[in-house]
This record gives sequence, C-alpha cells and structure tokens, in this order.
Amino acid sequence: MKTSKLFFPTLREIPREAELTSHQLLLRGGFVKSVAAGVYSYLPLGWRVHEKISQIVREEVNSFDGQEIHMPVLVPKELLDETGRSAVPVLFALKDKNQRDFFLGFTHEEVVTDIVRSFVNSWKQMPLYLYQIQTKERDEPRPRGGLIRGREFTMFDGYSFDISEAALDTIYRENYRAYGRIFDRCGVQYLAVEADPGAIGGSENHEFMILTPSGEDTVLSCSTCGYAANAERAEVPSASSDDAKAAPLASEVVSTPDAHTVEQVAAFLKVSEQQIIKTILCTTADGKTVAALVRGDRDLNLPKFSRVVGGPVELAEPGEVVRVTGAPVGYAGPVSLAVQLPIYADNELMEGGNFVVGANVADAHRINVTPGHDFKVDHWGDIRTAVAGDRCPRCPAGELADARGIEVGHIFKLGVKYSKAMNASFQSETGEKVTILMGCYGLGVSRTMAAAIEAHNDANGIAWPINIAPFEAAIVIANMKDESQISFAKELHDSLAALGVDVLLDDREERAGVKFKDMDLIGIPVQVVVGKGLVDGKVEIGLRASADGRQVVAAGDAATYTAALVAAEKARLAPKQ
RNA sequence: CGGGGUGUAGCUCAGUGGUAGAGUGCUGGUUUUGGGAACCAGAUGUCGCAGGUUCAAGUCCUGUCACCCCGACCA
Repeated sequence: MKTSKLFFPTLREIPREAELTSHQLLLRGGFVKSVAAGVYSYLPLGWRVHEKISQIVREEVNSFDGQEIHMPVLVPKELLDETGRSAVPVLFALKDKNQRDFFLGFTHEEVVTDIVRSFVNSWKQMPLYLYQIQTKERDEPRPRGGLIRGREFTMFDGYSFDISEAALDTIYRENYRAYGRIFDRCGVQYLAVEADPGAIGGSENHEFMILTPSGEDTVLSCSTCGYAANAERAEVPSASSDDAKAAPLASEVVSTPDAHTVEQVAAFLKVSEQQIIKTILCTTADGKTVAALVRGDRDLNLPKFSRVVGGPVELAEPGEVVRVTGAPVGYAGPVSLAVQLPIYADNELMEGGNFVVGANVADAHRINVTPGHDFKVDHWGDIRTAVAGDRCPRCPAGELADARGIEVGHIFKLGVKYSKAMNASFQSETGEKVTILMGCYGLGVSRTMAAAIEAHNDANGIAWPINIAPFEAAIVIANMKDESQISFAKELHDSLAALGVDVLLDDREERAGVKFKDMDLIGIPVQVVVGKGLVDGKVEIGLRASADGRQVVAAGDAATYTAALVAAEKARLAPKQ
C-alpha cells in the first residue's frame, strides 16, 4: 500500500470533542470519524485495526470448534418478550410500516437460543458453540470517551450450548483461556477478575480488564494467592473478633451546626472518619425503606447490599429520608429514628465502639454509640466496597492491591436462564427432556482497539502492538526529488510484501518531517527510512516504540532485516499459554 | 434525568451592540528538502437553529437543537 493512495486524513490539532487520549488519537490519526454522539465511521486505518482484532478473535475461538454465524441487527419484540428483556432501558426501539415492534440488537441471547431450539433436540448435537462479530446498538444514557463507550459498537458474542454442568464448565474454561490468548496477541496487559453478574445472572462470571491508569474500573488483586475481583464485587473478609472491645460509654446528643458530611463532622468533633458511622437509607424493589450502616471512611456497595437484602435496592429519595429520620438529609442515624426501619450493618462495625452517628435532628449528632448496646442491628453483612490494603478474602496472609482497568470482555455461565424461558431443551441419552445449559461470552472489539491505544501511546501518537497495527512496517522516502530513493524504496516495498509483511510506503510529495510525524502518529511499529544514506548503500530501520532510534543497515540487507524485526515483534506477542 | 461547559472558515480559536478575524490546513507560484519549511498570491462563513429587543445583533433576551465533561445509569 502507498500513502499516496491511502485515505488517512490526519489532523495536527486535537479536535475539541475529544478528551480521552485514545479518542484524540483515533481522530487525529484519521482512524475514525464521529457521526453522532457515540456513533463512528471507521476510516481505512481504523477498519484495518478493527479487522485485525476480529481476525485474532476468530482464530482463537475457532481453535475450539467455535462456528461463526451472523445474526440480524433487527430483532422482533416478541423474541425479547419471551425472556422479559423487551423492557431493557438501553434498547433502541422502532416500528415497521405495519406498526410491528422491533428492537436493534444489543446482544443476541434470544436470537441464538431461538436458532438452537429450532434445530437442536438431541444430546448428540452438543457441545455447540456459535458466535458472531457484529454491531451492537445500545441507547446508552451517556456515551463517552470515543470508542470506549459508544451507542453503536462492535462486539464479539459467543454462545455455548451443553448437556451438563461439567460440559458447561469445560467450555467456560476453554473460553477463559482463549480470551487470555486473544489479549496476549493484541499486545495488551489484562487481568481476569471476578465480577458482578448484574441482571444477566448466572453462577459464575469473569470480566477481562485491560490494565491502564486511565481505566474507569478499579480492580483489586492479591499477589499472594492470585485472587482478583472488580472493586464493585470484591469481598471483604469478616472481622477478626479477638479485638478487645472498648466498654460502651453513655451516648449523648451534641450540636454539630452545618456539619452534614462525614468530613465536616469529623473536623468539627475532632474525631477520625473511622470513628463515625454513616447511615444510608435505601429503598427496596417493593418500596420499603431500609438503613445501611458503614464506617465513615467506607463506601456502601449497592450490588453487595442488594444481595444481602435479597433484591435490588437503590438510594432513597431525599423526601423519604426526611420522613423516616425526621431530620434533613445528612443527620440520619440508627438511634431514635422517626420511623422504625430494618437496620443492616457492615461487618466491620463489629470492631470498636463509641461511634458518632447522626442524631435524626438537624445540626446534631450522637456520640458514644455502640452497635448492639445503643441500637439493635437486624442484619450483619459484607456491604462495603473493598479497597486497596484490605485483607484478601481467599488467603490468610494476602493483602489486596488496586489497579485501574478498562472492561473489554465479560464471560458468563448462564445456566438455564434463557433456555428455560425460551423452552430450549433436548432429549438426553436416557430419553429425558432436559433444558440446555448455556454460557455467553462477550468481547468488545472496538473497545479493545481504544483500550490498546490507552495502553500504548506517547507524545507523538499511537504505538500499536504489531499484531493489531494498521500496517506492520512503514517505508519513508525522505527526499521525493531523489529518483534512486524512490526506486529503491519501491523495490523494498515489493520485496517485503512478497515476504508477507503488511507494509506501507510513504511516497507522498511531502517533506521528510511531515512523513515522520504522520507515521509516528498512526503508530506503524517498524519504520524504515530510505534517505540520504542510500548513496553509501545504507538505510535506517527501527522500532516506533523504541527509544534507541533507527539502526543503519546495508541497503542490500534491508528486506531481510525488516522482515526479521517484524517477526521478532510478532514473537513477543505470542500467547503466553 | 440532574449539574457544568461549548457552538464563529476543513481543524484549533479570537472577536468592546456599528465593515467577519487569526493561526493552521487548502489552491497556484518561487525557493527549499531528515522531525509538521520560507516567501508571494489566492479561495474559503446559514457566526448551530428559531423567535425577540434595537436604527443596527456573532455580541443582549427567550426558546430550541447538537456536542463535551461530572453524576445517575451501564445485560
């Protein structure tokens, strides 16, 4: 390929709409063009990267007999009615000319399950693994960060169908390993973490996070035993109960004018935030209000709290807080509530005593409050968000450390959740009718593209891992007035192409500096410069990401040297398992 | 949906109620030719849209749309 023919409109300045590094570089490098909020066109360079990632996914999934299919973007409402998912808020909805309801596909469990229930009826037809790489449409409340969270994006979605838990477990682990190989080959550091399954349910699930400081999720991991979890999900081990408890003192109400945050109360009363108990009022799905208590320096974790309560909970409306506490927001406490509520407390509050709590009176708090002594805790549980420094929930010696990550994959054991609702069953070896066991496996192709940039960039632009770079090597002709440079570079281009290198020849009528800047910006990993050294039979070859600069190589060896560099870079990205 | 911000040339941005601007990019020319060259000449606008105030609106007022950020949400 020649740059003189390649459509790659690079920009010198950062478009105003982009804040995130990957978004800026995708726009500046001419990889994508925004069409609407969270909707992008892929230009030639962007589509090359997209297809390289897709191809890696295909190869790894095909290796365990995954079979690619293609399902429609348009999904009739009736299909989603079967599982109740026609009420999902992020759905794009539309009607056809006959007023029939359709949705744009946001994931395809129902569509694929419909295929399988139509044709699969015997245990002999499984295991079966179907997948697609396709556009997904979700009317996100807030798209952001370019390709990180779009309303239209590309996702690999795989679905497994099995006759037993053991078989499901096998394919789940097969997938898990394939994801590892995919991210290794894409040249991104990843971590598989235990995660919250959300409303999709299922017995086991893992998120795959690409580790980068700009990630929007926090992951916690134990270097001792390898436990890793999304901070939203990470467990906190129960408190060690052998701590000597201070004797409860007599509680009393003290004035705390204008102090309604933990920080303000701590400063006013000159106590640490750990000595304060936050009382958070929540509403359950059936409209009841409950109180959650966590230490002042901790955060209530709603997913965890929901599990303890046994159903989804959300923060109570301010009006409800006023009604049950009898005080403005900011002064809630577990003692002397206006309305008696079930009280849930975080396990950590078993340690220590004589806490500060809200007095349920404006501008007042109650000091020397000890759970069990001054008020009754109805339920103890693990309801706070784990943080770095917490003890590992899986091993006695470990401590959790944190890192930031971008969620690029999420795999679930679905069990019978969809197959039961949609009556997808088979006849077993012994003749019984049995519900099919499913798993689903998602991987964001476009998001991986953005995350790879987040993880691999510098002041000059993108430094693509070679397996997903739009081209593997770029040849820059430094002086377009020099016919010998041009003819040598063209021969080198053809030789490299013949050696199987995905090579780009920069033959534009531009000064050398412009070409260097552009090649750095679009991130071609191996750079070859054919310039003034050619009269002495020399060219320069080096790695985009290397600080050492380019090496001077004999022109006659340029093709083999370049091909070897490309091969070495690829070898570096060989799967680690 | 709540809070904040921004809409002016392809892009980045100035613009005091009184003639629509700069840098960069683009076109032509001359000179240059190894890290976004210099000079000369040129083209480029529904000032987001719709109302309103005014002799006069890019500028003031009202509404509306779009985009970005924070939060809520995120199967």
